[in-house]
Amino acid sequence: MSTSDEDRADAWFHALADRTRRDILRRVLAGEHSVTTLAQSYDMSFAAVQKHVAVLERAGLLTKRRQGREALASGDVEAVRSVGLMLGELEALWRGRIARMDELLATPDTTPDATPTTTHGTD
Amino acid sequence: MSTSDEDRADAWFHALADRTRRDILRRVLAGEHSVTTLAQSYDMSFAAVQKHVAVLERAGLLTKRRQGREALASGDVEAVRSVGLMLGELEALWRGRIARMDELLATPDTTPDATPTTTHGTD
DNA sequence: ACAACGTACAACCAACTAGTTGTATGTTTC
DNA sequence: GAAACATACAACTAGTTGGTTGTACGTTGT
Repeated sequence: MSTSDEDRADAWFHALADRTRRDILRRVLAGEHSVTTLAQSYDMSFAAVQKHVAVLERAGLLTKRRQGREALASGDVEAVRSVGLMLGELEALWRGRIARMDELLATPDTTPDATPTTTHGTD
Repeated sequence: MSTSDEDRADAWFHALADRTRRDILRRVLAGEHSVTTLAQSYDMSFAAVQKHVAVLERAGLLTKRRQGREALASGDVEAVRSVGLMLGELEALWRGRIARMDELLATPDTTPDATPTTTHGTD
């Protein structure tokens, strides 16, 4: 079972929880950029940006290819989709709750056990 | 606008970057739970779980209503959708890149202007 | 009234994070 | 070969996080 889905999700959301990293991800999704090119866009040291890129890479949200002395970073849209999918699963759980509520309301005589007068009805 | 979208996104993704919090969110999306009920599901102190719930609440992913001495927590599916929407915007950026590549390939002699490297705003 | 329950919060601690500077390594260019 | 460039990583610091225990306060049940 390797590293669980939860481990990957930890890495995904942690990587996305920083606005600089989100901005980097936007740029590299829109097109390939070298690390120095990216670094020039932010008011911090090159090393700091390089670390952000490394976090995104470790999370699988970005890939790098080497071209000469440059490292060209590219966003991985499949990973982004996977994150979106996980959010979708959360929504499905919520829909399950609604479905259960509907079911409860739709079957007035199939009530499991009689809980006569609900004692919490006073607005 | 004091709290920017980026601030909210920071809170969202940070809240989601912990597996205990994601699990709590799953439970409260599927149905209301008191904090003690939630706490009994995890191998940690009540206070720890209470803090996780507070983080989710501050991020707007969960709401609490008071019923007597209990605090009943409920997941906010709209917030979850907002997070998903943000992921969708990232995907749109990626599609923009593809569209640009298509355009480039489709117009071999209509080379626009010489903008070899995408010039970003030099902040 | 009082004991038990459910919640909230403060204080503390170990681990981690986001930034820094400095150094090392490979790659162009002259 | 030497200088300039692009990257990678180590070491350090300040602030944050995830956990703990302890305390305080409102609510419920006897």
